[in-house]
Amino acid sequence: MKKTERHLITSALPYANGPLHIGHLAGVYVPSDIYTRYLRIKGEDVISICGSDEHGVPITLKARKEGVTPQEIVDQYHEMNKKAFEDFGIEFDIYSRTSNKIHYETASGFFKTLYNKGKFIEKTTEQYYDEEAGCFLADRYITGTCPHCGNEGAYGDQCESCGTSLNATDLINPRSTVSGTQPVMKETKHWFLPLDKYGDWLGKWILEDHKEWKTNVYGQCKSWLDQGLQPRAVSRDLDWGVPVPVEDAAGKVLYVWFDAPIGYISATRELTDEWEKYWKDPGTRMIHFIGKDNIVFHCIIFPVMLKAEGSYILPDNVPANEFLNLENDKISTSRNWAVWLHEYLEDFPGEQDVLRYALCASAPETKDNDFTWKEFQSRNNNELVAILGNFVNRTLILTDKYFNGEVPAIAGTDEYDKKTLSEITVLKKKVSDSLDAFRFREALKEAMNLARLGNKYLADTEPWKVIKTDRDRVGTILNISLQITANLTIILDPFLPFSVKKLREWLNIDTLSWDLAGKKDLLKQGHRINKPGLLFRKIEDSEVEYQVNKLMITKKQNDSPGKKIQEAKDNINFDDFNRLDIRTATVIDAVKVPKTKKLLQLTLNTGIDTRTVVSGIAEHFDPEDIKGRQVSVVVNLEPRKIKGIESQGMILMAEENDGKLVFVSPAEKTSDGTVIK
RNA sequence: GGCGAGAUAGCUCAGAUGGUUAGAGCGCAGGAUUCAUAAUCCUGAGGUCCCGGGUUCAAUUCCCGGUCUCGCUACCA
Repeated sequence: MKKTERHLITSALPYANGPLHIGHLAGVYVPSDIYTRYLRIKGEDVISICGSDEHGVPITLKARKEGVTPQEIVDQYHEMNKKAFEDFGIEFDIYSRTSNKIHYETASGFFKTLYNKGKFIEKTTEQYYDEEAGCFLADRYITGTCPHCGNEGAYGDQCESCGTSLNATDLINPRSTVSGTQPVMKETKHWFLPLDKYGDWLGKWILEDHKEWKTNVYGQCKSWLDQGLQPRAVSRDLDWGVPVPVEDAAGKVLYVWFDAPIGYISATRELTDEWEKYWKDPGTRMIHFIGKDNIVFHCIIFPVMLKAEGSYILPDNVPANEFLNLENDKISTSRNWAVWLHEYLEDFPGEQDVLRYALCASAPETKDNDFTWKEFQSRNNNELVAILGNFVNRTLILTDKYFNGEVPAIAGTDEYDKKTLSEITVLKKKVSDSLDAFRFREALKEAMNLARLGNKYLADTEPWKVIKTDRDRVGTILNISLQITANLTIILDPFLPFSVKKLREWLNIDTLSWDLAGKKDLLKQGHRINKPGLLFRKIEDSEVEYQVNKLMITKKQNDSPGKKIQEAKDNINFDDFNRLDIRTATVIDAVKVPKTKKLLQLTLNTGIDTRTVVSGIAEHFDPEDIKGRQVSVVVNLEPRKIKGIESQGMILMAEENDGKLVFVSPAEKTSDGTVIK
């Protein structure tokens, strides 16, 4: 077993096309920050790395839509997210970005090394290029005439009419759907990372050597490995990203998934000249904190990249979390269904720890979890205020009241005192063990048990009664209570950094290292403590209602058809319209298409004939319920094979913003085959 | 449909390489208490451990099948 000399903690690079929300925090950044702070207070050599992931197509699309450059988009969100992390107390040693120079150098260099070592497969293909838009076109962005059936509207990947799958180069008279112009053929070369060659190695490394990985991670990896890996392109035809650093690669950039994890390396280089120590010395223990959507990149692809390069170490563990839901619904940036970090920081100033606590206490460690404002409130009021804040408050107030803010002497301990004190060490060990195993929920619970221990100790020893008869005994009791409080500043430090800082100021002490936790004399007799305040305040119902209300408004907006109406499409002429043949028809039979989730096979009486239509509505309608129903159907649409069934037409449906489907039917029953115009 | 993960107290979750009474926190009920932000402390009620089979002396735990939830994936003319 190698010896751990230092730790390299990475947290998934957030994509710089939107603000951060509680899902990001609970899944990745709160755990990674807790872990990093834990290692720090233990005195370990540790660096925590993160930054913005700023390349990739979604950012270019967003930029185009807003009429700005991609750089402007990423500048905006990089600054915003960087600040939000800082304000929230996520202590990265560096929060870098993939659009800066050092990343370009690092990523290029990494690519070149693999290139020179012959680790890539090169494939040159001819692809259509849109000269007006200045980009290569993916197959589905090209239409033209099908060489088999003469259909003029065939797509570059498939002809709807005859169902044959095509290459874009097969099309006669091709058109770009981006600009409408005729694309030209251009040679384009791409590089592939042959993951398949690493299957055996990965199998041993993960399935045999890392059985300790979380079951969700291990299972996902096993699934990928069992299915067999395929070579993956590492380059793309795009003008936003790190240019491919070889000749003949104009207009090509590194594919984001290749580019982004290298961002960890670039960020480390930016941070320290000694970066190689962290990335190449086997004494380094590297941990990737990610969400479950990132498992394949961090457990399969990035390790293959590092292995292929040859001089890098591999991750020791990849503690991926599941997803966090919000008030019973999936968090969604586009639907604005989220608690945004920057908004929380405004609504709850100075209360970072409350959110940190709530997110850690119900983190989606083993399965998706639900965040509700009600739970947030009760975590705060019943746990932070009532257990932790209250214990600290009682201890400090009593010390102030009976001993004028001076740590009293121990006048002799009885069995119960000793048992209570020894319990501190037991709890410390439990917290350590849980954190070492990335079980943050459990660790937090054990840490809170120290405050519970304190409350129980006070309740059992009753200093407010004893003070009438035995002042020395009260001194002992409060000394012990104060030692527990001092221990809390250590054990809770990784979880609640802001509150612990306050607590240290009240106790008039510096940061104490983890090793000291469990000691009974952290505060010496005669040490003066400062006037305390309240560690946490109660969160009122009205505040929770306000937040829930905010979400309800979002929900209403999402549901209301008035908002987010799609813009009208370009005008067509009457002839265009006239070419459509829409009829009323009755559903005679409906069955689910086997082996699919969404597809129903409908048999329709269209008046003209009886025909089969396949429709993607199985998630919304029960086959039995729609039999006999009258619908509107486009009867002259080119037939298309779906899952081997020929679909002869299309049922008209109205789709709400939330995806709900409604049949478009005649308001009164008509005979089948009636023309709709 | 394929693959992965999950299903245990009202809620959020632990847990057992199979073995007498299945645990914790919150919530709830009763009691004690007043130093404390009506906080705390004690006691208690609450569970066919998703369903059906199988293996076994014994299954909630292992195996097989099914149902439901989440994610990835295919299908949505």
